[in-house]
Amino acid sequence: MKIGELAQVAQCSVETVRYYEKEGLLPEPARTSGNFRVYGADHLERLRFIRNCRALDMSHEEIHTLLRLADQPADDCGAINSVFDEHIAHVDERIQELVLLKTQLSVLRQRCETAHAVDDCGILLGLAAMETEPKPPRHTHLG
Amino acid sequence: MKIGELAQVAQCSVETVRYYEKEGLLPEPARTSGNFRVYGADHLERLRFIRNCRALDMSHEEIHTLLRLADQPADDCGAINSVFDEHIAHVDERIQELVLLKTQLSVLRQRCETAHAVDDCGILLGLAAMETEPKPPRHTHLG
DNA sequence: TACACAACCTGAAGTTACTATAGAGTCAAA
DNA sequence: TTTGACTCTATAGTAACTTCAGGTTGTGTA
Repeated sequence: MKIGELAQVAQCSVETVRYYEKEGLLPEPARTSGNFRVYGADHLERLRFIRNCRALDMSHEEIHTLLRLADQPADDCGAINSVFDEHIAHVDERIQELVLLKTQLSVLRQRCETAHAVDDCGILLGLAAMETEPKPPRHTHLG
Repeated sequence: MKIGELAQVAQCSVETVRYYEKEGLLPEPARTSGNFRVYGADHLERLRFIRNCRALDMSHEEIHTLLRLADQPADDCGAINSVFDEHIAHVDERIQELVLLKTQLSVLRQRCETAHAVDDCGILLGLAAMETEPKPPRHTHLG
């Protein structure tokens, strides 16, 4: 199949497929005489795998690692479990961050229940008064 | 004060201050005869405001909007409340997404309790079998 | 057979909020 | 006067794509 069909089946854009190839996530496919990319079932399987990992918010680096590990079928899968556990930890960390954020935002929001003059808006006053503290170092690629 | 001191007091880097100026978040300050930027208390206040908004994961666009609104002190602050409410909704949406993600990841993780051969790893098998569905449209800049 | 039009090609630039680097100028103290 | 800290501008890099420009290939129809 050609790139358009592959992309459609895998639920992504044609540009994304070409991008994955350039990134080394997808192997370069054969070409027609007219220089069109031709894909087989193995390409589709790999692309699906990548898209599923992306749907789980894994980074390209994590996916690269998983693919390299998956390409050694006889090896012990402990390393795979580790990648996974670390990713779960990333997600968890980000959830904690966001829950804390939401608390801070809600507290601020309560400082202005009704619309009135801007220069007396509790939210703005609160934003001006907050004590900025340096952000703790992040361990995740999740924004 | 010069840029180094401003940055230190506001807990950010010198480069970030210059970047905010280029982005139009911070007004251009006066310069010394030697072309060094000179800041006053008003700049510090504004920079602090920006940093506090960033600590709450607001985007530059949201901050721009807030600053424009804050610069009309006589106006009604309903618009400010709206920006805030939308931002809280963004955070909430992202939390929901991540909690769902974590569930999916945990389910997958349980498919491989102990290390064994890669080609029989429940995680990999699960990743290959997942049904990719198109991502629902996002309403947030939060990654 | 001719032509329109969809699908494909490459390469480069844009997105966000910075960070990092290069290479040069300014200023205060020793 | 020289050292060293600080500042300046301009440019490139980050992640994971998306968008665009400008050109080629393949197909359906008149």
